[in-house]
Formats: sequence, C-alpha cells, structure tokens
Amino acid sequence: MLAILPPPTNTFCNLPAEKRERILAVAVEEFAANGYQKASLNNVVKRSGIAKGSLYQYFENKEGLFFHIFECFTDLVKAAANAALAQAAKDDFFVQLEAIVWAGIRFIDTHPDYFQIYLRVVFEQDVPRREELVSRVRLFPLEYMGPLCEAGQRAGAIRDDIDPAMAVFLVDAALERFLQAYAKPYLDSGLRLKEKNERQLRDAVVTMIDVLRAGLVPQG
Amino acid sequence: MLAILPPPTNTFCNLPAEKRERILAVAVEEFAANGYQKASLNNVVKRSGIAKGSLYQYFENKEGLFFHIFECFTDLVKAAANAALAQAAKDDFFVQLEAIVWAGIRFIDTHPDYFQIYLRVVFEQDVPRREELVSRVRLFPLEYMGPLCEAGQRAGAIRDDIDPAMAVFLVDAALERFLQAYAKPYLDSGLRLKEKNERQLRDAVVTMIDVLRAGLVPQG
DNA sequence: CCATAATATGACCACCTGGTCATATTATGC
DNA sequence: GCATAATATGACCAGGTGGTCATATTATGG
Repeated sequence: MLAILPPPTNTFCNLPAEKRERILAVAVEEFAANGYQKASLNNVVKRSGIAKGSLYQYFENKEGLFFHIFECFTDLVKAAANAALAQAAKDDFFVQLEAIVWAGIRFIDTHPDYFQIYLRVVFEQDVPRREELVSRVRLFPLEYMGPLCEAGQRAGAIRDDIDPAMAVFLVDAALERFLQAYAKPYLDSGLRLKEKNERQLRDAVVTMIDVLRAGLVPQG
Repeated sequence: MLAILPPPTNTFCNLPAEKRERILAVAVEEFAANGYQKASLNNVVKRSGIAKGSLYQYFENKEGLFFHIFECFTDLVKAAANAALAQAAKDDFFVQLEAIVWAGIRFIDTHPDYFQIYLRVVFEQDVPRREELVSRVRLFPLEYMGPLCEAGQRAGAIRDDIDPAMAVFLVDAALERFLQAYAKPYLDSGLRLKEKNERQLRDAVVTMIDVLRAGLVPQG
C-alpha cells in the first residue's frame, strides 16, 4: 500500500551513533526552522561538521534526507500513540480521546521540532510527496477513530442521527487544533494554553472533551 | 495599532485597470502555488508580460508585492464577513455561525488562490511579518466571537461553567477546520465535502452547528 | 606491510534568485 | 515641436542553491 521512501545508505546506518544522531538533529532543526525548500544542505553540513560530499554518501539527495526524518517522526508518533491507547484500552471512548490529547502534548514537549516539521508538511504545498507523507501519519488516528465512533453509535454512547464521518471530523478537528494551539500560541484563539500550569492545562483538556461528549451524546 | 504595510507606488495605482489586474492575478497565482519563498518574481514578470524593472517600479520589493496581495485578501474577507453578519444580525448565535460558514464556503469557491495564500501565511514560518498578517485577518472573527459567546453565557444560551475562551476556541476550531477541509480535501478526515452537492453540504453544515450547539448549551 | 576497498573531503558546477541601473521609450505641458 | 518628466526595459550582478567528482584519507584483511 505505502510506497517505499528511499532509505539512507548503509554507510549512514553504520555510522557511529553519536555522529549519526548529530547529523539527524541538525537536519531536523534546519527543516523545522526553514521548511523543505528553504532548508539549506550547506547549513546542515556546516553545522554538523561534515563535508558536503559525505552527506551525499549518506542520502541520495535532499528528498532522501527529508524522508528519513519523516520516517523517524512517524515511528515516534506511532510509538507514543500506541502506548497511550494501550493504557486506556478498556476505558470509555472519551477517556481514550483524553489519553490521545495528553500523548500529543507530551510529544510536542519532547519533540517540538518534529511537530513543526509535521505542521509544515500538512500545510505547505512544496514538500515532495506531501500527500503520501501526510496520510502516513494521519491515517493512523483516523482509521482508529472511525471504527471507535461507529461502535460508540451502536452502543448508544454517540447519537446515531449524524454521519459517523462527521463525528470523526469534529473530534479530529478539536484534538488536532488543540495540539496546534499548544505548539503555536498564535493559533489558540486566546486560550493561552502555553501560559497554563499543569493543573490548568488538565482542566482545559477535560472541558474540551466534556463539550465534545455533550455534543455527541444522544440528545434528549 | 496596525503597522503600515508598504503600499504599491502611484505608478502601479495609475496603471490601466486591465494591466494592473493581470499583474495582480499572476502574482496571486504564483504565491498560492509556491508560497512566499519559492514564488519567483522572474515567473511573475514573464507570465504577466512586463519587464523585471517595471515590477520594481510598482512595488518596493518582493515583500511589497506580497503585502499588497494580502491587503487585497483582507479587504475581500472583511467585505464577505460583514455582508454575511449583516444579514444574520438579529438571529441566534448559532445561526450567525452558520452564516459565517457559508460566507467562507462561498469565499473559497470564488477565491481559492487567496485562501491558499492565507493557509500558507498561517502555517508557514518564513513569511515576512507573518504574525502581524495573521492577526489582521483572524482578529476580526475572534474579536467578534468573543463578546458574542460571553453574551450567550449571560443570556443562558451557552453554559456558563466553561471558560468563554474555550467556547470561542472550539467554535473557531470547528469552523476554521471545516473551511480548511472544504478547500483541502486531504484534511477532511473522510468527510468528502468536495464530493457533496449543495444539499448534502448544507446538511453537513447544519449537523456541525447542531453538535456545537448541543455541546455548548447549558447541560441538564 | 601492502593492496584494495570504503569513506571523507571541499573545490567546483550550472542554475536560479531578488534586486539594480543605464538606457530607451512614451507622455506631458508649454 | 520641443524639453522635461515619467515610465518601461532587460542585461547584468552578487549570492546562494542542490548536486558532482577527482582526490585524499582511513579501514580492512591477507
């Protein structure tokens, strides 16, 4: 189903971990700060202390480097999401949503640059094979949420007079936007998430889930 | 409050309307298709049939051209929003939301390139004075929605046990994301908005507003 | 210790960018 | 019809890009 992205060369994989991770970290920073087009490989080699030619022995070209970074990102996301859901597996649908939000918050805290790259991939048009990349990371939560919503409808936890796709859409919109707002304060419509302490942040998450529940629960 | 963006020169303003609009249209297309950085002025002059030097007699530089385009965009948005809200002024809060959504849908239908540029400005980092530009167009609906939500709470139409900023945030998230999904199908989480006919689209809007209302209305 | 293979290097390339400016063309007012 | 000002033009520039490649360095294993 998913096409293969050109992998890094063996030369790169066999590099000492320290060097490999240094190059990766610098490249992630560069792409996060400048986007795909404006990111400069000259900068990457300069700042990671390797020669231009070496970079081209590690990756086929600029795309190859970028795809490798995105592959690392999807691996991190899937690991985080699976861990969160495993813990909340037996809980209510809306409790699971809460777990996903928290996994997202923690992810942004620990990997802000990766999240920035993700946002760029989603909203910029000049990233190579963008739609394929986006679907790689978005298909996962969506395919998970779809069946969950339908099950919720059958079980009477979610009103059955609306298109299940609409339920998925609204939940996805709220969650994704909440994380965007957490990562990019100018998107938070005055919520000021980044200024909140742990407890206030928890309240905000609870409120959001609560409104979603009230909106999606069968209406009297 | 708002800083002044460098305007086009008189020379540009005095141009025959046909020529002026041709240049503007080509530039809008170029920025929409490629984003600020990758957009090529060489392309703009080639495709609009003017000389490179002429462009620099019309605008100070690349930024000047871009700011002018964004100014045109905000003018269009404000006109559309004001028209929509004027018609729904006496209606219920949620009816007004519906009017705003429809104004957005119509805007995207008539000005897809402008909307694409807006998305880029919001989500790209390498646009000059981005936050200022974003606030120019986002402050408007947000400042409008804030008081409206608070009034709704006082009047008992919206539950008063939640932070009004959270109400604004959720409404804004749903509406903005709905329009993003309409403009960029790969963001629609399977809703397939672009494949819907007028009637189905209307149903989707009504459902979304309905869920928002149920979520925000005072809870029994 | 040496031959061979793997890796590292940075000068170099063609290309494209935003921006300039001397010159040519056109419009204006007398 | 002429002088002057306004506008139009495109060759040209410095700077940066992704990408290449002949050469230098290091590792390997016999």
